[in-house]
Amino acid sequence: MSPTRTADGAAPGRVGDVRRRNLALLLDRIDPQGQATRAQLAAETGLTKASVSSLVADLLESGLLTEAGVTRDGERGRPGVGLVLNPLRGAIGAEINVDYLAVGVLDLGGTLQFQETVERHNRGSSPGDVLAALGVLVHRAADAARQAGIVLLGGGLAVPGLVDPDRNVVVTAPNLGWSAVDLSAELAALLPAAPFGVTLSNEANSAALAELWYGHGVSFRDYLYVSGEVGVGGGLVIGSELFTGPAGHAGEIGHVVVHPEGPRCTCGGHGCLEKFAGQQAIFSAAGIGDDSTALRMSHLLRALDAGKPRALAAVEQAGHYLGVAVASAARLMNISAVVLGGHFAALEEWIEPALRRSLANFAPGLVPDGSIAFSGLRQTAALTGAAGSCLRGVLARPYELIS
Amino acid sequence: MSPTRTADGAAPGRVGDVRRRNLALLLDRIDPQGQATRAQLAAETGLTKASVSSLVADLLESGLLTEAGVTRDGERGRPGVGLVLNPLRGAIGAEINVDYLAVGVLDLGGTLQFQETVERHNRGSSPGDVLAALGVLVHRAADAARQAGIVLLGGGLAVPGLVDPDRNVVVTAPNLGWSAVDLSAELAALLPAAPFGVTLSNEANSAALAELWYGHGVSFRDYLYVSGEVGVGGGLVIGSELFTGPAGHAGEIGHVVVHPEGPRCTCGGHGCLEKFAGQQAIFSAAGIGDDSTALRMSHLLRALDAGKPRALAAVEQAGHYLGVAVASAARLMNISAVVLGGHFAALEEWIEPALRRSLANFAPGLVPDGSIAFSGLRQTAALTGAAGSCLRGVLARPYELIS
DNA sequence: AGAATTAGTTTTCAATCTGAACTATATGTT
DNA sequence: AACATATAGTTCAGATTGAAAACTAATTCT
Repeated sequence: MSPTRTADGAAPGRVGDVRRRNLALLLDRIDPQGQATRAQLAAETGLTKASVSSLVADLLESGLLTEAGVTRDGERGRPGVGLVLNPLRGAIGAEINVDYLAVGVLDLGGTLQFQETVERHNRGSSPGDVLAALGVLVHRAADAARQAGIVLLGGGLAVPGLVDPDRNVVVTAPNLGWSAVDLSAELAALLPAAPFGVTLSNEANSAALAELWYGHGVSFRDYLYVSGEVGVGGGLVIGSELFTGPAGHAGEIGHVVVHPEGPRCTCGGHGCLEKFAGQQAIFSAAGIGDDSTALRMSHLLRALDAGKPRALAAVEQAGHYLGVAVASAARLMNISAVVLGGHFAALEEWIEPALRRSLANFAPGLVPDGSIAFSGLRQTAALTGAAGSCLRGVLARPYELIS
Repeated sequence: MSPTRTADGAAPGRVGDVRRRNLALLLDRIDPQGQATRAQLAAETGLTKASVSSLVADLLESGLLTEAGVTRDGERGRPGVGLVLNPLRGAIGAEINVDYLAVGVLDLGGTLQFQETVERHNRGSSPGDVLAALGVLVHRAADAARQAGIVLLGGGLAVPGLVDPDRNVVVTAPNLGWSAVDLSAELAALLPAAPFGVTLSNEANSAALAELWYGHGVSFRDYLYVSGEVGVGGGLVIGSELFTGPAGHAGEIGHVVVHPEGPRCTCGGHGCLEKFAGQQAIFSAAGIGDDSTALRMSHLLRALDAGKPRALAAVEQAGHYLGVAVASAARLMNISAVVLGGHFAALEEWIEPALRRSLANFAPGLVPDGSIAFSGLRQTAALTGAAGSCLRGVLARPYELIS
């Protein structure tokens, strides 16, 4: 990464690093929706007006920032010039999941400018085939961006499995049947011209980040995001940052042990949360047959609406054990909020009371009622997070676009 | 902390920050036991020899570094001058626990130069009384340090409870009967002359850090330290750093839910690990009466040696549930090693097989057998970690001693 | 019209690292 | 013993950067 990097990862500080840091600092202080003037930035960051002017000049040249004209606020004195994150810069977000592919274009202002989802059964498909199909969608999205005048800086791809983002490898994706798949070449080919390339991420982690930047993150700085898909995944946000753990796989709440005498799990363990709160577990406890996922979910919702005891008990059980796992997570990682996505969000009405009771029983006082939230991003969560990660990366390393 | 710090914690980069960073970088590259020359440091850090010379001059002036004379390595060329962390700089480490007080002096070379433990029943004692008693010990240790020519730069105090290190407040210490105790004045009075003051920390966290710097940290960069005292505490080390979580209370493995139908715990929850693997739980499951802690532990060890089934079963159960909690922690935080201290270290021989079996059952493959370690630091772990934290803080902010 | 106020720029200066040339001190070779 | 070679460490000019202060620019208030 850094030009002079020694074996142990220690990089010496150079005079130029100061400017790099300050460039990123300024971008961090500009609200994606709003605007700021040089004088405001100087006051907020503690830099002098002279320095801010110089830094802003570089950022304007990079194309990340644009001037939005004079801001008349009615106050006395010369009005400042509004600076905004350039809405004509963006990134592609993509998601591969078990039964669909999804792609979108997110701009620096935080708006999803284009979005497309297609059904496709990827379980067992070869990575090459899936990425070829995805490539068509990405191409279409890139064309749409070009038409809208948006310059793409990079992209992100979310997959339902453990990934090694540094090496672009899907370590395992059990629900796709993939393991040790190196996607370096495919990712590079998706957006060959984009300066920041396409990065790989875990679907639950990306959804957690989307929630942080474009969802409940406005009220929570620290939370556990729990994604209910075919499996139960998780993403841990601490101090408004994703906590990935030493090898990048933290947050895997689906395999927390919630009952030591519970059934064996596909992961090799016993009594994992996924065996009590995964889609499979809920559907079979509710006595719902094996149609497609979408059909089964609507069956379940109808049964719940009708007050069928077996369905109610199935969701009650899922909420109960979800509470056990969240209680343990709250203790271990000192988090005090949860955001639920995927099928948990669809079941909000029925699962929330059970989860509350369970949390009150296992970790009283740790997760207040107001800190249980349900994701409103639904289908676009993962791709929004993947694209957002790319854009945040750009804002954190703006100097790569300068000089 | 920083001179110009804005509300949101964003600090602008200044030219001088580069030097601060590089001063700390150099100190980080000098092994506490060994020595390095300016040329080696230049090669390792990527800084030029000119910069290293200039930085080292400042560090020599600060007293943190000393020249250890010419190093003759038999190679051709002018020999370098060895640089060592000054062993005549140190910090006080102290621990308040339920039935003892302990104090020691740790020098920059990593040697515990002086150590004293006195029995004292602190449960229910007022914080003022306990700190007065501790003050006597600290005074004695400071005198010993002065006699040995060691200049004390600061200190650390570890207590068995939740603390707020920034505000010097013990939030709760159930086993001492303390809550919301502000120790600012008492801590400042302990070492009035030390430039880095005395800081407060949690006992399990300090022990985890001692393990990192002076114990199994040489082989593990990421692990969960589990401290078995009257309660079961934990400290989480990720990437060779303590992970404290959003409010500083991460790692509380004692209250992870290991059995959802388990008994009620003092924390208000149910089925917590502490109810299966805490000292109380083990002693009563083993059928050992209520003498002093030390006596009961020797009873237990004798019973185990004699192969008494009830004692063996009690420890087996503790190991089993410890495994459940560690399995969940491994999933949630992606850790792959555990270090056990306190009574778990004393019971190593009997608890390790049970823990192994449990981990193989609940998280196969995640914590390899070679990654289960037992602390060898025993009684001095917490105070060593507290003093070490202070010294690491000095090495990270050497510029506070310069100019 | 002029004073007051705020935004932004220009200029000078100090801090700091780099790079190249230099001095210092050892070992190896003849 | 003299000289070559190699490595350690210092000195000094040059480039980059932010701070500070003086300056210009554009607006509102009186």
